[in-house]
Amino acid sequence: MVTDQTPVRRGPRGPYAKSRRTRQSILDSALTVFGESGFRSGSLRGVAEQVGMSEAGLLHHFSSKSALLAAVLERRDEQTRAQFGWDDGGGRGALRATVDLVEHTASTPGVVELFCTLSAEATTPSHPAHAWFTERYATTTAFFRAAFEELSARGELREGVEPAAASRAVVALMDGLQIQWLLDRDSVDMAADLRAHLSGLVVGGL
Amino acid sequence: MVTDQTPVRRGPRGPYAKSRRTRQSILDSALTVFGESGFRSGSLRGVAEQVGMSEAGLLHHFSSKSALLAAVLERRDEQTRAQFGWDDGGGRGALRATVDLVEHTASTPGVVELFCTLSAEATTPSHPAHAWFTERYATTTAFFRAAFEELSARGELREGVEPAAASRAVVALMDGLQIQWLLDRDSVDMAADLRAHLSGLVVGGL
DNA sequence: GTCTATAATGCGATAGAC
DNA sequence: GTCTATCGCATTATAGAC
Repeated sequence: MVTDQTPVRRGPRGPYAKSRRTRQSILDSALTVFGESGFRSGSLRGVAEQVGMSEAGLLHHFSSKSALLAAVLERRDEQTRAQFGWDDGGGRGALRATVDLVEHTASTPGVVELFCTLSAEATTPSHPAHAWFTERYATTTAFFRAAFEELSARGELREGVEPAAASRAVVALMDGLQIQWLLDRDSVDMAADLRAHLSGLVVGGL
Repeated sequence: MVTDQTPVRRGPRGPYAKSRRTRQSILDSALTVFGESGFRSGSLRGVAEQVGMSEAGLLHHFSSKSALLAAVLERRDEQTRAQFGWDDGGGRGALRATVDLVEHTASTPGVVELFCTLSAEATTPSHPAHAWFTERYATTTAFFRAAFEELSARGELREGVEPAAASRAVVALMDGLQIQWLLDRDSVDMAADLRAHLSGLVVGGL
């Protein structure tokens, strides 16, 4: 994947403070634009317009469209990682934290739209974010597999539930629910449906 | 959604036989091109190139890019409907037929890619296929809800499984598995994972 | 750090000849 | 029914002024 140089000094009062603030607002706009139109159809022009600067000005901060996408994805993952305590509470805790995350997710439709559109269009190997998504899915399913294996070892997994298959299913369920939710936000409750699914897998429910 | 006039006489030996054959090959190519790049990024130029004619020639048969997409979607649904006996065997039969369909689906990655990319990008209301997908999801979840309700009435649904939520989950699972399968076809078996999920919902398994 | 200007390409769609 | 030619517009990216 294409990368972009970032200033070494990152503090809000460092020598690149202004530049950093500009980068942030570019990333915000990129999230919106790519979220609405996907990466391929979303245009740098649209991002520049929304952030209130020229395309050339934008390209001073991110050397190419792909570099901008990479930065958006990386920032989003950092934020998510920082926000949730994945490591607390063992397998059951991990599943509960996931439900919380999905619940929180419903407050940022733009982000959901971005990841939804992007993960679909990035299935093609030639897509600039293909490698990123491949690795992300591997990491995520491995995380859930570990959680289910932990539950299984304690005898808290329902009979017949296979950790690897169940982990793929959980990830798939979240992805698929996002589509239905985006199509009709009023009649789909992603967190509730996920919780119901998980409760069916764990002895005694979630 | 934008529509396109089709000749009234549709038989292979009718007066429009040649035109009909041309239309078919255009639809085939469109399926491939839109499948690889999505609708927004796939180009009429690419479709025309693959079918071996000019853009203008293509636009003689389908008056716009959206009209072409509409025709592709409609034809695909016709084919699917014709191929599977959804109405046989009650609720359990419907679920089994779905597993068969998914198994069959794995032999046409291009089609999977098209629907995957398209259903994601069509979540935006301004997309030409938005209405089509909205209705399609409503129909599909209603179908599964009916199947689960039938099973529930016979006491064959596992305790705690709610038909409406379960139907959303089944559709979501299929969509999500498609993404993972497209990313890594060797390590994901969509039909097997779906069967495992469904077996967990029905008393005595599928 | 941001701008204008521009290059080079690709797009969907139309007009009109054959 | 298919073509060539073309319009008008959007796109990513670069060069160079300020």
